[in-house]
Amino acid sequence: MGRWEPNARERLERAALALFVQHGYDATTVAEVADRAGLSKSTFFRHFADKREVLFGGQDLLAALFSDAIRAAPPSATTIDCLAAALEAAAVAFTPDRHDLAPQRRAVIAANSELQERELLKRARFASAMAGALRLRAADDTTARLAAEMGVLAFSTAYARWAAPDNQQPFTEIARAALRDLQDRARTLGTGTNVCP
Amino acid sequence: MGRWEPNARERLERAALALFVQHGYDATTVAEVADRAGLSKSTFFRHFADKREVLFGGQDLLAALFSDAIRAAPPSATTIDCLAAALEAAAVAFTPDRHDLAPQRRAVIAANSELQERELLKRARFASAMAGALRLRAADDTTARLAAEMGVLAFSTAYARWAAPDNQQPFTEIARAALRDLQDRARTLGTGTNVCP
DNA sequence: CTGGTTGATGAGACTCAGTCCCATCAATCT
DNA sequence: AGATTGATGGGACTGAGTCTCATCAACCAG
Repeated sequence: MGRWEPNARERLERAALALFVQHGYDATTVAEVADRAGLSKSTFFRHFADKREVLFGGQDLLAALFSDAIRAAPPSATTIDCLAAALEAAAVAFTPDRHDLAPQRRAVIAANSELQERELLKRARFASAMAGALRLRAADDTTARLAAEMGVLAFSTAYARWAAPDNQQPFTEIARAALRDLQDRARTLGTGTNVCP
Repeated sequence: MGRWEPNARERLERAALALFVQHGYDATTVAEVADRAGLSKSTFFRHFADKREVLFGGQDLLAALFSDAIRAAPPSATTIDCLAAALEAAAVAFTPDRHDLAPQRRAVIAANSELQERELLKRARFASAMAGALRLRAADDTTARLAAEMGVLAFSTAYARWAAPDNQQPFTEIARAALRDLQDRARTLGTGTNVCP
């Protein structure tokens, strides 16, 4: 066995998640993860830049999806429409069959601030991907950045709801609702009509 | 020399910034920083939880300022007024005499993604401090979170402008303008009247 | 079939961040 | 003077992450 076994990367991801759930992120060493995957520490670091990254594979792909979807939106689309298109495009990463591991992953991240930091970095990359794509559509810088933050916020809340263990709704619907909600609040905040005593 | 020299923490911060500017963050070891401050590695870690943290001292104070200012705002204040009050309160940390080190600090952070991660974590803490305070004023969860993101965005852009080497304007004015700008865009996004072709 | 090339892997040495424990010593109090 | 407190130094230790070199399966050219 051993060498040349396929899916090394995926095996490492599964081994890591299992051990992190069982013993905690801090108490698990990279060597143990690699061992469980039938690989060595060297190979782990060939597949992932650091220990945290093993939980965030594919997030760079998501940023590209966001960006491409905004670029591909029709010229008549409003900025909010662009965000909706981006969230729609991201849904391919959140199919029901990938739903089972999500709660575990979230629990591990929630228990460790190093991992929360990494998640924030990924979200910031989402935001700059969206902001960059919006600027290409002649949005001014401020609008692009605010809209991108709204997009990330909608994504985050939608993901949290989608990843809940008892959730059955598809990601697309949840995301649409979250974005609509945010748009309403943006109008209220923008017109300054709300008071909070 | 010697033990009991006062201001250990500040000496460490200055030593760290100087070495990071000169040799880069990665190429500087904690032992070198401690050495330059006339202290030991042990003492460094007694003052800062990790190597990154030496560049982010006082940011926890800022989160408290944001939160307190929002809580102290008059009942008639709108949500945006609350954000303005928070930014106003934060201005005490950005007096002209603290302006000289800011550009160096920003350059060091901009050159290193570990440090950017830490900065994002601090901003996320700002956001949850503001969102928490807004929720106490009976804002619904979605409004609180969106407003908090707007506040952080206004803060970030204002800080970037304030920290520019040639800037002379006080932080308060810059922040007020940034927030007003964001409010305008929020109205536009909220009413869906903008198209970006 | 043979021999060379490629590419993923393993092994081990190394640096440094971060933790822990214990000794030291100045200031303060009794 | 003697005890206490609290910031410090020193050194051992673990584990992340880097680097270099050897190994070995697959593929290819002859």
